[in-house]
Amino acid sequence: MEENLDLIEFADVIVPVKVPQCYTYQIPHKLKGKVSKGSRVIVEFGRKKIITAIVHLVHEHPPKVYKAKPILELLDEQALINSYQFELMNFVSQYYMCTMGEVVNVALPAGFKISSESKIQLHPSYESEYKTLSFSEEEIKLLDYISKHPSVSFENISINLEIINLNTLIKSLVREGVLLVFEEIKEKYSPKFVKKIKLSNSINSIQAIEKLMKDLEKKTAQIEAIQHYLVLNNTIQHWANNQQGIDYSVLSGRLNSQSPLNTLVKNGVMEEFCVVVPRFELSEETSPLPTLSNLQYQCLADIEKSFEGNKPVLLHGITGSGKTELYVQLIHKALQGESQVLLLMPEIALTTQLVNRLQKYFGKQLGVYHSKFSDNERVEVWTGILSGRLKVIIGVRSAIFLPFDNLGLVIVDEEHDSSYKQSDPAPRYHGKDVALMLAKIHHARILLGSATPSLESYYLCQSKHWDLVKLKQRYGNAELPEVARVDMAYEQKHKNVKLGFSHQLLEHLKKNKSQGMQSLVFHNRRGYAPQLVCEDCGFVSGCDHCNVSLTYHQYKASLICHYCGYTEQIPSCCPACGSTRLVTKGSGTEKIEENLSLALPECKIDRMDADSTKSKHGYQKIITALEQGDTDILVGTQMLSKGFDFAKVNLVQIPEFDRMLQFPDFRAHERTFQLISQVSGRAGRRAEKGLVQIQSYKPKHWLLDYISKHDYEGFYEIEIAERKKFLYPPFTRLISITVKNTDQKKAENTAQELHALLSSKLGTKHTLGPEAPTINKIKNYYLQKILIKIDRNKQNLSLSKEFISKCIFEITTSKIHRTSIIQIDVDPA
DNA sequence: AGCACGCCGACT
DNA sequence: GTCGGCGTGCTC
Repeated sequence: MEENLDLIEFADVIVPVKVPQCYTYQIPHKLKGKVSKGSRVIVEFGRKKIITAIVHLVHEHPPKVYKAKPILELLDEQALINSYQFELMNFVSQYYMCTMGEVVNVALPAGFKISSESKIQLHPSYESEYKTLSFSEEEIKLLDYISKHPSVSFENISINLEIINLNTLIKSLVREGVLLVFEEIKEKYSPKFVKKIKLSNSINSIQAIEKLMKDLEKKTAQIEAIQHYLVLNNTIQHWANNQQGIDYSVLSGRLNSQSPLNTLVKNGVMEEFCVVVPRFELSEETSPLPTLSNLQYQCLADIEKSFEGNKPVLLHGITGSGKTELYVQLIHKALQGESQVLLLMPEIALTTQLVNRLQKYFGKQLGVYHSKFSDNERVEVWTGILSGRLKVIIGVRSAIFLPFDNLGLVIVDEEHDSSYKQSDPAPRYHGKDVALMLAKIHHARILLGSATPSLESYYLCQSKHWDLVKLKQRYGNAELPEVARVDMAYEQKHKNVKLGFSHQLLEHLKKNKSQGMQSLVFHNRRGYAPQLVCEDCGFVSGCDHCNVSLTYHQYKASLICHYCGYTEQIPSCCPACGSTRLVTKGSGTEKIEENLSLALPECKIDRMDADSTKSKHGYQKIITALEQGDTDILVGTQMLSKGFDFAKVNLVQIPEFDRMLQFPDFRAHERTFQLISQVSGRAGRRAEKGLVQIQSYKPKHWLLDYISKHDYEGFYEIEIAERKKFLYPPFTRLISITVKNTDQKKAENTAQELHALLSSKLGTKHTLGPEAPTINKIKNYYLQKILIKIDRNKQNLSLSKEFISKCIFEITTSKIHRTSIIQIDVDPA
């Protein structure tokens, strides 16, 4: 390629900030021809901020009204983001009405972003003499610290010194020229090294070894070290092995001390070296593919036939029907066709249970991508795909942004799951819907699986946009569990209730334990109790920043706000009237756990919720305890419903069913049906038939009829009619707009004005609100909501979005409303 | 989104 | 008089 050296090149870059457009930088001479679309560059953005940006376009047109700043550094010679990814990111930015910068922020693992950190240093001319000048006590304290720790970060100082208004103090000292502030750039990702050891290249024959042994003579420790090495490395049989060496830690572990190794290295007999290793590497595949039942086999054939028609396929397979085995077969076939595969999972389902199973089949080709992984680990999955090492990715929603270049199959497991939807921050995207676009871009097959499909997906099958494949029998002929309803009004009347559990529930738990079986108790609320109430004056402990009551957490001995995380000590007396008669109202998983251990002291009870699974291996510990039979009863939130499979669980109880229907949301019925069906599906997955017990004051509720008959289709018919009647999805598309302001009045005013603008064109019938949500204040912001319904047939979606953007722009740039924050959520969950 | 600049009230 | 509050504008 010929280069015109006179032309100055420019690059339009995407900055990872909420700004609508790209920014143009000049490509310095030394980087000419090297910068291309999809590479990361380091640029100065604003006065001092140094950021990582993505090159979007390289061109020769200098900006007309300003002088472009130069690109400081190029991080990738080869594009990090390919054209498929750009297309997908563009789609997300347009469909979900957010900026490309916001999309880049979720698409790139944080490990790819360099961060600049302000470092502080004493000005050289003050180094020795600051003590003689007149500074305040605080200033001397600070200067002493900085002179002892040259180029220290702001964070470091604020942690180690207790100085109020540290920021202002530093600023004034900078102004006086006593301190210097500079930006230090650091790449976040660091590869993992392993120290290896090998024999020197001069030792390359049996004779050389024999001579060496003779030379070492009585130095037994060194001889022992070499003998261990030769065995571990298998050097004598294959001299080539020596080049790979062995792990230093493995060899030193066999010895009494490291000193013989040090001596051998010092004398040039052995050599140490380092290699970069992946942080996450699975072993070779060990298992042949699973065998399918006749029914599964038929189902697989149906799916493949549907794939031929290039439509998405919905697999409606009841719980325990063996969807995973089908996935494995499909993945295997895609791999044989040399293409990449993405298997999406909801957040919590991504547990070692499934990963272990898949790695047995796919070995080192499998990459795992999810939130409990560190930044470094995520970067390695990314580069693993780029290098071709990883072919199958199992991941959560953000895995759709990985650098696939040859995707053949996408599977969305538990497609109904609402954790596919990101609600905050922007981009508020739905992993399932973006996965559909991803498959479309790659011309890949896409399969969505669920025992309880979302109404939207099932509707798309009914209307022939997708194909439907059903798997209506459990694997190994296990039966679906029996669902029993317990009438709580009746039980209360006959004094059969103890600590929230009716007599029969407790009896079943007891019986189950005595038979060596295990039980699950589902309760969708964490903490001990949702409220702490004063019995004398009625005072309820609430959050200062949000309009909610604080949840009582016994385990952490504190009151916690579930919306902003604000935590306070449990008061010993009422903050309002001083009374000591404080009681908890309602119950969370902690209280259920406590009540059960009071009622059934012979049972070992464990709890699984967001609190008990916070640490990286917290979840695993609970699962292992259950697997090994150390737990008789597991109490938990909806985490229980996600994809686990235990042979000895044959009883599931839901003590507070009624609470689940209380949410003021058009999806409340659908959610409840899905959740209960999924939790129920954990019972009796092997030979013996399981039992589900549901306590309710309304045991005749229609929803319970369909749940107990395991009748998804029946439920669907009822619910879809409701959606049609009240203009909800799938018959309309929803866009939810939230107006936030620290001033309640201002939030209301902005929302009203925005509503007036929107409804002028979209119509008042399709522009609901504005109204304050049930929780009208979160993190000190007052909230107002507007809900827009867009008719699927009569209204053009992208035109409507354009209009909405225009309205919002008008509001946010007006003088009166500019303090309000406006957030858009397309297809809110 | 951040972040610096700039204009007004509560203090030494 | 100054410190620091927060409204306002800008980032190539």
